Amino acid sequence: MSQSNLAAVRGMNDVLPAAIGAWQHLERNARELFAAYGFEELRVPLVEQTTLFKRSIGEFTDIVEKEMFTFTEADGESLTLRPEATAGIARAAITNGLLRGARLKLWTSGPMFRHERPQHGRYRQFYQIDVEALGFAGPDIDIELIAMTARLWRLLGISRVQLKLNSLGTPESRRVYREKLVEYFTQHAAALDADSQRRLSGNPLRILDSKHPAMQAVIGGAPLLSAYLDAESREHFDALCATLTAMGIDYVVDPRLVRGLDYYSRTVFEWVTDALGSQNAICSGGRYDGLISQLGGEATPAIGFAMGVERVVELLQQTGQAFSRPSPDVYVLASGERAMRAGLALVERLRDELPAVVFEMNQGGGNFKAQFRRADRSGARLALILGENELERGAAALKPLRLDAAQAECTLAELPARIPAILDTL
RNA sequence: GUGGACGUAGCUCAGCUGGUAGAGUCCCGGAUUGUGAUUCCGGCUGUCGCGGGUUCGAGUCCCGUCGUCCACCCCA
Repeated sequence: MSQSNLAAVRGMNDVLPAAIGAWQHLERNARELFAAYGFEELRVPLVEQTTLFKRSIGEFTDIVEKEMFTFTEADGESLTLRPEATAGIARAAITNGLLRGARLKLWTSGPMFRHERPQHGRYRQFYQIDVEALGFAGPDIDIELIAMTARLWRLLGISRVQLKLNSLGTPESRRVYREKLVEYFTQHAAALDADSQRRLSGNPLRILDSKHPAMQAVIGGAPLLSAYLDAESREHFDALCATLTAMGIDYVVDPRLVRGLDYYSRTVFEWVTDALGSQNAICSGGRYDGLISQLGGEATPAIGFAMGVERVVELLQQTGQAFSRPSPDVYVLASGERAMRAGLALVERLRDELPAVVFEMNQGGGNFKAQFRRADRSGARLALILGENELERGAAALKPLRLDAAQAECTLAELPARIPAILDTL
């Protein structure tokens, strides 16, 4: 990097043309799949009032406590770059009057912002594809969302993934469990690391998915949330599991999967992979039955998930599939300025007459050697050569580039017929 | 936010215990003054991440800083 004073902001990356094919492949597959399942796209702002995220994600979560990009407007209003999409979508549904008992199947995508220490697969500006179903109590919609993501992995050829499931129950049953958990961990406080001791008062459930090796024994002995589930949540979760099994969708129940956002209730799930290092969650979500009423909308059960685009793109790249820019069919060479100008007009006419054929016109001059080299590298099957001599006679030359075949000459008027005919033989 | 490793041409990297930088590749030109592989010949690009210090002299040692990577943490 020769200009160190000119740098991208830490944790915010450029997606270069070499990678964009994989991004578009994922985006196209997701868009078509969601449409097939009856989901509609919406787009919401990147910026919301800070209070929206505090109220929805939770005051005592890591995201709100230390990871938000927040700034103050001239009038004193506090605004925040969205750290996730669900809050904004819930807000949009309420403020646009979309609810009224309606059932909404929505998706969106775009950048999210969290002020974390960057790591492979974890960035300060990162992209999510986000799906939300509002007005559905489940568990049928839970199953459909999970089946849809499983189908997406199949479409993309991604196989190193595993589905983890849990139920967090209702807020009431979780409160009971939380008390038991605090009681247990308080008795074993000496065995907790500093992070976990801090969480004991704020967010004790988060202690459960600590990776600290020395704490695995204490965590293993902790009471399980599943023992405190209320009857309805139990029934909901059992139905979910039974149907997934019947559908042949593999999963593991992870009783210690708790998720980091306060608004989750009942079903939570997470697709993880062992191919990306420690940032191993590629898609996760859950029910948030209480969120919309908590924000002031009419009580609406809901479920959603978010997919980490950079992470899924990397899995896609690991499959070895090629997503390069498609090669043109015909690369057009021209010698000299007159031929170049005539060529530009000619190629526009050919594009009109042969809309299915992709032409790439040589740009930037160069002798024939250089132009043929570019033609070769473009991957085109056929070169259309516009030379001064041929143009004098109203003719042009066509040369196959991918196999050993003779170069042929024809009149300009014959080109619209000859080009597709030759391409068919290549 | 905590701990650790790393940072030399566009890319991949070499540079021993300090003596002001090199290879391959890429790109461009020529051999072939109008024809893409290969080969051969020639050419271009570096504030050695940045700033400061030690030294006669720093890519090399020290400090700071920025960035990347790994683990924790967090999570998509």
